[in-house]
Amino acid sequence: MSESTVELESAASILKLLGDKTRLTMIKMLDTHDACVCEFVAIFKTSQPAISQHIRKLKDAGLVRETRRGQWIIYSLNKESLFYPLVQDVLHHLPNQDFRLKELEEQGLRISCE
Amino acid sequence: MSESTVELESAASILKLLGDKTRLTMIKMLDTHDACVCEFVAIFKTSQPAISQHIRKLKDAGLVRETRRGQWIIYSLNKESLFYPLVQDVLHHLPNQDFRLKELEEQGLRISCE
DNA sequence: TTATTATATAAGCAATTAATTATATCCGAA
DNA sequence: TTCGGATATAATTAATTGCTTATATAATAA
Repeated sequence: MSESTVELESAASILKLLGDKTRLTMIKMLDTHDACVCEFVAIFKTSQPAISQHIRKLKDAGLVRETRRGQWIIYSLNKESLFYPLVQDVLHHLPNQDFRLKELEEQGLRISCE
Repeated sequence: MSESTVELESAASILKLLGDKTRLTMIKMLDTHDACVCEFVAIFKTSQPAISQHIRKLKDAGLVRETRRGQWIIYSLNKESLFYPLVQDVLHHLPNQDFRLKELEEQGLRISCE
């Protein structure tokens, strides 16, 4: 058993959040780089409100934190979360997603948020 | 990174399966004891078809295997699954569920499947 | 064979989800 | 101040989900 056991019911709700391709990719990306909404919008083939709504779920669950920087809001993984150890263990099984941000940079699309 | 990385999209679908209280509990129970449908039915406050449908999803994903023993079908975790390491890492964060089978035994309800 | 028990499958339905479009808010720049 | 860009929220809708009841299948027992 892990040193940090969480309630089964709350674990299920966290896993449900991770059980979505878009959210899981976002969380995996945030594991190595903070990011703003505009970057996610550029990466995923979906609308800005769709991204915002995914982020809200992650934020409501305490998995991500936000920091406003000017007109941008930078999202990061909340390492203080009770579920951070669980999330980390899940992420370890996933392929790195850095290529997505790299592609953005090559297209010059990442400059906007800096 | 884990020694066994899986595709992000398939990981998301596995996590979605685990992101249900009933299925997550069943998987956690199966981690320590094989079980038949009738035990799950006795444990969860839901119908037999509901349990069968949960099990089918787990079976379709290759997470559990079935062995027929007389009129009973015994389910067990499929340790050969590509996702077994991921599932194990998740289960390590969950509290043991043995008490559920213990309660059944005390009520004499577990004898039926033996 | 027939009856009984365990399980699976099918059909229908209510709740939830994830998207869309439209609009609101918040901030920095002119 | 007003404008434009970044983000959030609201309302709507289509798709998915998880349950229910009813029925089918499979194995054992009488």
